[in-house]
Amino acid sequence: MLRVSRLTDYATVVMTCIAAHPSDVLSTAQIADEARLELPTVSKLLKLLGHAGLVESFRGVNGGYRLARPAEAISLADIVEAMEGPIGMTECSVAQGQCDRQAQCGVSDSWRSVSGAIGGVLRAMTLAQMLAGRPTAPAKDATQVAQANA
Amino acid sequence: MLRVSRLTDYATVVMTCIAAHPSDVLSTAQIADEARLELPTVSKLLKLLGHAGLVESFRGVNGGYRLARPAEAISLADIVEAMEGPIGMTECSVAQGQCDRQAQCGVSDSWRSVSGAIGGVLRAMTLAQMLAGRPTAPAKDATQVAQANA
DNA sequence: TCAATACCGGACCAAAATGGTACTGTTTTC
DNA sequence: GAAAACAGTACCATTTTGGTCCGGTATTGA
Ligand code: FES
Ligand code: FES
Repeated sequence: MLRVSRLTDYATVVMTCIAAHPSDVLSTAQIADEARLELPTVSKLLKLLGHAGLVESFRGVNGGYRLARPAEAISLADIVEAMEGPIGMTECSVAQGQCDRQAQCGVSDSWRSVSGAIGGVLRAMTLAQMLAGRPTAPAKDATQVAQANA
Repeated sequence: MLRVSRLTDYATVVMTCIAAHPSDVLSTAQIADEARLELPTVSKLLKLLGHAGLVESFRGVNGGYRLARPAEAISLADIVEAMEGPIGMTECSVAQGQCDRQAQCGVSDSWRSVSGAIGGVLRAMTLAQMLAGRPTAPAKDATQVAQANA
Protein backbone atom coordinates (compact mmCIF):
# COMPACT_ATOMS: atom_id res chain seq x y z
CA MET A 1 0.00 0.00 0.00
CA LEU A 2 3.06 2.24 0.14
CA ARG A 3 2.08 3.38 3.55
CA VAL A 4 3.72 4.89 6.52
CA SER A 5 3.51 2.93 9.78
CA ARG A 6 0.55 3.56 12.03
CA LEU A 7 2.85 4.84 14.76
CA THR A 8 4.05 7.50 12.38
CA ASP A 9 0.48 8.52 11.74
CA TYR A 10 -0.11 8.76 15.46
CA ALA A 11 3.07 10.79 15.79
CA THR A 12 1.63 13.44 13.51
CA VAL A 13 -1.54 13.53 15.59
CA VAL A 14 0.48 13.93 18.76
CA MET A 15 2.60 16.65 17.23
CA THR A 16 -0.40 18.65 16.11
CA CYS A 17 -1.85 18.36 19.60
CA ILE A 18 1.32 19.75 21.09
CA ALA A 19 1.51 22.43 18.45
CA ALA A 20 -2.01 23.48 19.29
CA HIS A 21 -0.76 24.64 22.69
CA PRO A 22 2.39 26.60 21.91
CA SER A 23 4.47 27.71 24.87
CA ASP A 24 2.72 25.24 27.14
CA VAL A 25 4.32 22.18 28.71
CA LEU A 26 1.92 19.27 28.35
CA SER A 27 2.24 16.02 30.24
CA THR A 28 2.01 12.70 28.46
CA ALA A 29 -1.36 12.10 30.07
CA GLN A 30 -2.75 15.37 28.80
CA ILE A 31 -1.52 14.68 25.30
CA ALA A 32 -2.87 11.14 25.32
CA ASP A 33 -6.22 12.43 26.43
CA GLU A 34 -6.39 15.08 23.76
CA ALA A 35 -5.14 12.80 21.01
CA ARG A 36 -7.45 9.96 22.06
CA LEU A 37 -4.58 7.55 22.19
CA GLU A 38 -3.37 5.09 24.81
CA LEU A 39 -0.95 6.57 27.29
CA PRO A 40 1.86 4.02 26.89
CA THR A 41 1.73 4.45 23.16
CA VAL A 42 1.96 8.22 23.42
CA SER A 43 4.83 7.83 25.84
CA LYS A 44 6.74 5.76 23.35
CA LEU A 45 6.04 8.21 20.55
CA LEU A 46 7.24 11.17 22.59
CA LYS A 47 10.42 9.41 23.50
CA LEU A 48 11.17 8.88 19.82
CA LEU A 49 10.24 12.42 18.91
CA GLY A 50 12.33 13.78 21.74
CA HIS A 51 15.31 11.72 20.68
CA ALA A 52 15.00 13.25 17.22
CA GLY A 53 15.01 16.73 18.69
CA LEU A 54 11.51 17.65 17.62
CA VAL A 55 10.17 18.08 21.15
CA GLU A 56 11.78 19.23 24.39
CA SER A 57 11.14 17.24 27.53
CA PHE A 58 11.01 18.42 31.14
CA ARG A 59 11.19 15.99 34.00
CA GLY A 60 9.73 16.05 37.43
CA VAL A 61 6.45 17.36 38.71
CA ASN A 62 4.78 19.67 36.19
CA GLY A 63 7.10 18.23 33.58
CA GLY A 64 6.07 17.29 30.10
CA TYR A 65 6.75 18.10 26.49
CA ARG A 66 6.88 21.15 24.27
CA LEU A 67 7.84 21.75 20.64
CA ALA A 68 11.56 22.26 20.29
CA ARG A 69 11.02 24.56 17.32
CA PRO A 70 8.10 26.61 16.01
CA ALA A 71 5.55 24.61 14.07
CA GLU A 72 6.52 26.35 10.85
CA ALA A 73 10.02 24.91 11.16
CA ILE A 74 8.93 21.29 11.57
CA SER A 75 8.10 19.39 8.44
CA LEU A 76 6.31 16.13 7.88
CA ALA A 77 9.61 14.77 6.65
CA ASP A 78 11.11 15.48 10.08
CA ILE A 79 8.40 13.47 11.78
CA VAL A 80 8.57 10.58 9.34
CA GLU A 81 12.34 10.40 9.64
CA ALA A 82 12.11 10.52 13.41
CA MET A 83 9.83 7.50 13.40
CA GLU A 84 11.08 5.42 10.49
CA GLY A 85 14.63 6.52 9.81
CA PRO A 86 15.92 7.97 6.57
CA ILE A 87 13.46 8.16 3.71
CA GLY A 88 14.25 5.69 0.98
CA MET A 89 11.88 3.81 -1.21
CA THR A 90 13.84 0.57 -1.55
CA GLU A 91 16.05 -1.41 0.75
CA CYS A 92 18.72 -1.46 -1.90
CA SER A 93 18.92 2.27 -2.35
CA VAL A 94 19.55 3.07 1.29
CA ALA A 95 22.05 0.36 2.19
CA GLN A 96 24.66 0.84 -0.51
CA GLY A 97 26.45 -2.40 -1.29
CA GLN A 98 23.88 -4.47 0.54
CA CYS A 99 22.32 -5.97 -2.53
CA ASP A 100 24.69 -8.08 -4.64
CA ARG A 101 22.59 -7.39 -7.72
CA GLN A 102 23.33 -3.71 -7.54
CA ALA A 103 25.90 -3.80 -10.32
CA GLN A 104 23.45 -5.20 -12.86
CA CYS A 105 20.40 -3.47 -11.50
CA GLY A 106 19.58 -0.31 -13.34
CA VAL A 107 16.43 0.61 -11.51
CA SER A 108 18.17 1.76 -8.35
CA ASP A 109 18.94 5.12 -9.92
CA SER A 110 15.31 5.62 -10.77
CA TRP A 111 14.24 4.69 -7.28
CA ARG A 112 16.72 7.10 -5.79
CA SER A 113 15.29 9.80 -7.98
CA VAL A 114 11.72 9.23 -6.88
CA SER A 115 12.83 8.93 -3.26
CA GLY A 116 14.27 12.39 -3.56
CA ALA A 117 11.09 13.74 -5.05
CA ILE A 118 8.98 12.20 -2.32
CA GLY A 119 11.30 13.61 0.29
CA GLY A 120 10.62 16.98 -1.22
CA VAL A 121 6.89 16.49 -0.93
CA LEU A 122 7.24 15.55 2.72
CA ARG A 123 9.54 18.45 3.42
CA ALA A 124 7.06 20.85 1.88
CA MET A 125 4.33 19.98 4.36
CA THR A 126 4.89 21.76 7.67
CA LEU A 127 3.38 21.05 11.02
CA ALA A 128 1.78 24.49 10.92
CA GLN A 129 -0.05 23.56 7.73
CA MET A 130 -1.26 20.32 9.25
CA LEU A 131 -2.49 22.18 12.27
CA ALA A 132 -4.42 24.60 10.08
CA GLY A 133 -6.71 21.80 8.99
CA ARG A 134 -7.46 20.85 12.57
CA PRO A 135 -9.18 23.68 14.44
CA THR A 136 -9.17 23.45 18.20
CA ALA A 137 -12.83 24.32 18.19
CA PRO A 138 -15.10 21.53 16.95
CA ALA A 139 -16.32 23.77 14.14
CA LYS A 140 -16.04 22.30 10.66
CA ASP A 141 -17.23 24.60 7.92
CA ALA A 142 -17.79 24.07 4.23
CA THR A 143 -14.38 25.24 3.07
CA GLN A 144 -12.61 22.49 4.95
CA VAL A 145 -14.99 19.82 3.70
CA ALA A 146 -14.44 20.99 0.14
CA GLN A 147 -10.69 20.87 0.67
CA ALA A 148 -10.93 17.36 2.06
CA ASN A 149 -12.73 16.10 -1.02
CA ALA A 150 -10.35 17.78 -3.43
CA MET B 1 11.82 3.85 6.41
CA LEU B 2 8.84 4.75 4.22
CA ARG B 3 9.77 2.08 1.81
CA VAL B 4 8.12 0.03 -0.79
CA SER B 5 8.15 -3.74 -0.28
CA ARG B 6 11.08 -5.67 -1.67
CA LEU B 7 8.78 -7.59 -3.97
CA THR B 8 7.74 -4.30 -5.52
CA ASP B 9 11.36 -3.43 -6.10
CA TYR B 10 11.87 -6.78 -7.79
CA ALA B 11 8.77 -6.17 -9.87
CA THR B 12 10.35 -3.08 -11.36
CA VAL B 13 13.47 -5.06 -12.19
CA VAL B 14 11.39 -7.73 -13.87
CA MET B 15 9.40 -5.17 -15.80
CA THR B 16 12.50 -3.48 -17.13
CA CYS B 17 13.85 -6.85 -18.22
CA ILE B 18 10.69 -7.54 -20.16
CA ALA B 19 10.66 -4.04 -21.57
CA ALA B 20 14.21 -4.52 -22.80
CA HIS B 21 12.93 -7.13 -25.25
CA PRO B 22 9.88 -5.53 -26.81
CA SER B 23 7.77 -7.72 -29.07
CA ASP B 24 9.37 -10.85 -27.66
CA VAL B 25 7.63 -13.41 -25.51
CA LEU B 26 9.92 -14.35 -22.64
CA SER B 27 9.43 -17.36 -20.41
CA THR B 28 9.57 -17.05 -16.66
CA ALA B 29 12.87 -18.90 -16.66
CA GLN B 30 14.44 -16.47 -19.11
CA ILE B 31 13.25 -13.50 -17.11
CA ALA B 32 14.47 -14.98 -13.85
CA ASP B 33 17.85 -15.61 -15.39
CA GLU B 34 18.16 -12.11 -16.76
CA ALA B 35 16.90 -10.45 -13.60
CA ARG B 36 19.11 -12.62 -11.36
CA LEU B 37 16.13 -13.60 -9.27
CA GLU B 38 14.78 -16.94 -8.09
CA LEU B 39 12.34 -18.52 -10.48
CA PRO B 40 9.44 -19.08 -8.07
CA THR B 41 9.67 -15.49 -6.97
CA VAL B 42 9.57 -14.22 -10.53
CA SER B 43 6.64 -16.49 -11.20
CA LYS B 44 4.70 -14.96 -8.36
CA LEU B 45 5.56 -11.45 -9.47
CA LEU B 46 4.44 -12.09 -13.01
CA LYS B 47 1.17 -13.53 -11.81
CA LEU B 48 0.48 -10.33 -9.89
CA LEU B 49 1.57 -8.12 -12.76
CA GLY B 50 -0.54 -10.10 -15.19
CA HIS B 51 -3.56 -9.84 -12.96
CA ALA B 52 -3.13 -6.08 -12.96
CA GLY B 53 -3.05 -6.04 -16.75
CA LEU B 54 0.52 -4.83 -17.07
CA VAL B 55 1.80 -7.93 -18.88
CA GLU B 56 0.16 -10.38 -21.26
CA SER B 57 0.65 -14.08 -20.68
CA PHE B 58 0.78 -16.90 -23.22
CA ARG B 59 0.43 -20.50 -22.17
CA GLY B 60 1.84 -23.68 -23.60
CA VAL B 61 5.12 -24.38 -25.30
CA ASN B 62 6.93 -21.18 -26.26
CA GLY B 63 4.63 -19.34 -23.93
CA GLY B 64 5.68 -16.57 -21.62
CA TYR B 65 5.09 -12.93 -20.94
CA ARG B 66 5.12 -9.67 -22.86
CA LEU B 67 4.27 -6.10 -21.98
CA ALA B 68 0.58 -5.42 -22.40
CA ARG B 69 1.31 -1.81 -23.30
CA PRO B 70 4.32 0.09 -24.60
CA ALA B 71 6.84 0.96 -21.91
CA GLU B 72 6.01 4.64 -22.25
CA ALA B 73 2.45 3.92 -21.15
CA ILE B 74 3.40 2.07 -17.97
CA SER B 75 4.23 4.15 -14.94
CA LEU B 76 5.90 3.31 -11.68
CA ALA B 77 2.56 4.02 -10.03
CA ASP B 78 1.03 1.21 -12.10
CA ILE B 79 3.62 -1.25 -10.85
CA VAL B 80 3.39 -0.15 -7.24
CA GLU B 81 -0.39 -0.36 -7.27
CA ALA B 82 -0.24 -3.78 -8.89
CA MET B 83 1.95 -5.04 -6.07
CA GLU B 84 0.68 -3.17 -3.03
CA GLY B 85 -2.81 -2.00 -3.85
CA PRO B 86 -3.97 1.59 -3.89
CA ILE B 87 -1.43 4.20 -2.88
CA GLY B 88 -2.25 5.76 0.46
CA MET B 89 0.11 6.92 3.14
CA THR B 90 -1.94 5.98 6.19
CA GLU B 91 -4.29 3.16 7.06
CA CYS B 92 -6.90 5.68 8.09
CA SER B 93 -6.96 7.56 4.84
CA VAL B 94 -7.64 4.53 2.64
CA ALA B 95 -10.24 2.71 4.73
CA GLN B 96 -12.74 5.47 5.32
CA GLY B 97 -14.65 4.93 8.54
CA GLN B 98 -12.18 2.36 9.81
CA CYS B 99 -10.62 4.60 12.42
CA ASP B 100 -13.02 5.79 15.11
CA ARG B 101 -10.81 8.80 15.77
CA GLN B 102 -11.42 10.12 12.28
CA ALA B 103 -13.95 12.72 13.38
CA GLN B 104 -11.51 14.42 15.74
CA CYS B 105 -8.41 13.75 13.70
CA GLY B 106 -7.47 16.67 11.51
CA VAL B 107 -4.30 15.25 10.05
CA SER B 108 -6.07 12.86 7.69
CA ASP B 109 -6.69 15.65 5.22
CA SER B 110 -3.02 16.51 5.19
CA TRP B 111 -2.07 12.92 4.67
CA ARG B 112 -4.49 12.59 1.80
CA SER B 113 -2.92 15.64 0.24
CA VAL B 114 0.60 14.27 0.41
CA SER B 115 -0.61 10.88 -0.79
CA GLY B 116 -1.93 12.58 -3.88
CA ALA B 117 1.34 14.37 -4.45
CA ILE B 118 3.32 11.18 -4.08
CA GLY B 119 0.98 9.43 -6.47
CA GLY B 120 1.84 12.15 -8.94
CA VAL B 121 5.54 11.54 -8.52
CA LEU B 122 5.07 7.84 -9.12
CA ARG B 123 2.86 8.43 -12.12
CA ALA B 124 5.46 10.71 -13.66
CA MET B 125 8.11 8.00 -13.79
CA THR B 126 7.55 5.70 -16.76
CA LEU B 127 8.96 2.27 -17.39
CA ALA B 128 10.68 3.66 -20.46
CA GLN B 129 12.56 6.15 -18.29
CA MET B 130 13.61 3.42 -15.90
CA LEU B 131 14.82 1.33 -18.79
CA ALA B 132 16.95 4.16 -20.08
CA GLY B 133 19.30 3.80 -17.14
CA ARG B 134 19.81 0.10 -17.74
CA PRO B 135 21.49 -0.75 -21.07
CA THR B 136 20.94 -4.23 -22.47
CA ALA B 137 24.57 -4.59 -23.44
CA PRO B 138 26.95 -5.36 -20.55
CA ALA B 139 28.94 -2.30 -21.46
CA LYS B 140 29.22 0.25 -18.70
CA ASP B 141 30.97 3.40 -19.73
CA ALA B 142 32.01 6.42 -17.76
CA THR B 143 28.86 8.42 -18.36
CA GLN B 144 26.70 5.81 -16.71
CA VAL B 145 29.01 5.43 -13.76
CA ALA B 146 28.95 9.16 -13.29
CA GLN B 147 25.19 9.14 -13.48
CA ALA B 148 24.98 6.32 -10.97
CA ASN B 149 27.00 8.27 -8.45
CA ALA B 150 25.02 11.42 -8.96
C1' DT C 1 -2.45 -38.95 -29.95
C1' DC C 2 0.50 -37.77 -26.54
C1' DA C 3 4.29 -35.99 -24.22
C1' DA C 4 6.77 -31.86 -23.13
C1' DT C 5 6.51 -27.08 -22.02
C1' DA C 6 4.95 -23.32 -19.38
C1' DC C 7 1.45 -20.53 -17.16
C1' DC C 8 -2.52 -20.60 -13.22
C1' DG C 9 -4.20 -20.86 -8.84
C1' DG C 10 -3.74 -22.02 -4.64
C1' DA C 11 -1.87 -23.49 -0.10
C1' DC C 12 1.81 -23.34 2.94
C1' DC C 13 5.58 -21.96 6.09
C1' DA C 14 9.43 -19.48 8.42
C1' DA C 15 11.13 -15.21 9.65
C1' DA C 16 10.77 -10.50 10.55
C1' DA C 17 8.43 -6.22 11.55
C1' DT C 18 4.76 -4.05 14.03
C1' DG C 19 1.82 -2.56 17.74
C1' DG C 20 1.16 -2.61 22.27
C1' DT C 21 2.29 -3.22 27.27
C1' DA C 22 4.88 -3.43 31.52
C1' DC C 23 8.43 -2.53 34.70
C1' DT C 24 12.24 -0.40 36.83
C1' DG C 25 15.01 3.71 37.17
C1' DT C 26 15.92 8.93 37.64
C1' DT C 27 14.93 13.63 37.95
C1' DT C 28 12.36 17.46 39.75
C1' DT C 29 9.03 19.83 42.66
C1' DC C 30 6.79 20.73 46.92
C1' DG D 1 11.25 12.57 51.59
C1' DA D 2 7.07 11.64 48.96
C1' DA D 3 4.77 12.24 44.74
C1' DA D 4 4.78 13.40 39.81
C1' DA D 5 6.44 12.63 35.48
C1' DC D 6 9.91 11.37 32.03
C1' DA D 7 13.81 7.62 30.51
C1' DG D 8 15.13 3.32 29.20
C1' DT D 9 14.40 -1.19 28.16
C1' DA D 10 12.59 -5.53 27.88
C1' DC D 11 8.81 -8.34 26.54
C1' DC D 12 5.02 -10.52 23.96
C1' DA D 13 1.11 -11.28 20.50
C1' DT D 14 -0.16 -10.48 16.09
C1' DT D 15 0.38 -9.43 11.45
C1' DT D 16 2.92 -8.93 7.39
C1' DT D 17 6.43 -10.30 4.39
C1' DG D 18 9.29 -13.20 1.66
C1' DG D 19 9.76 -17.39 -0.23
C1' DT D 20 8.57 -22.20 -1.75
C1' DC D 21 5.86 -25.92 -3.45
C1' DC D 22 2.34 -28.56 -5.79
C1' DG D 23 -1.53 -30.09 -8.61
C1' DG D 24 -4.17 -28.28 -12.69
C1' DT D 25 -4.70 -26.61 -17.43
C1' DA D 26 -3.64 -24.90 -21.94
C1' DT D 27 -0.66 -25.04 -26.07
C1' DT D 28 2.59 -26.82 -29.18
C1' DG D 29 4.57 -30.09 -32.16
C1' DA D 30 6.47 -34.68 -33.08
S1 FES E 1 19.96 -2.79 -6.25
FE1 FES E 1 19.09 -4.54 -5.25
S2 FES E 1 17.50 -5.10 -6.67
FE2 FES E 1 18.23 -3.24 -7.54
S1 FES F 1 -8.07 9.20 11.01
FE1 FES F 1 -7.28 7.57 12.23
S2 FES F 1 -5.67 8.58 13.34
FE2 FES F 1 -6.32 10.15 11.99
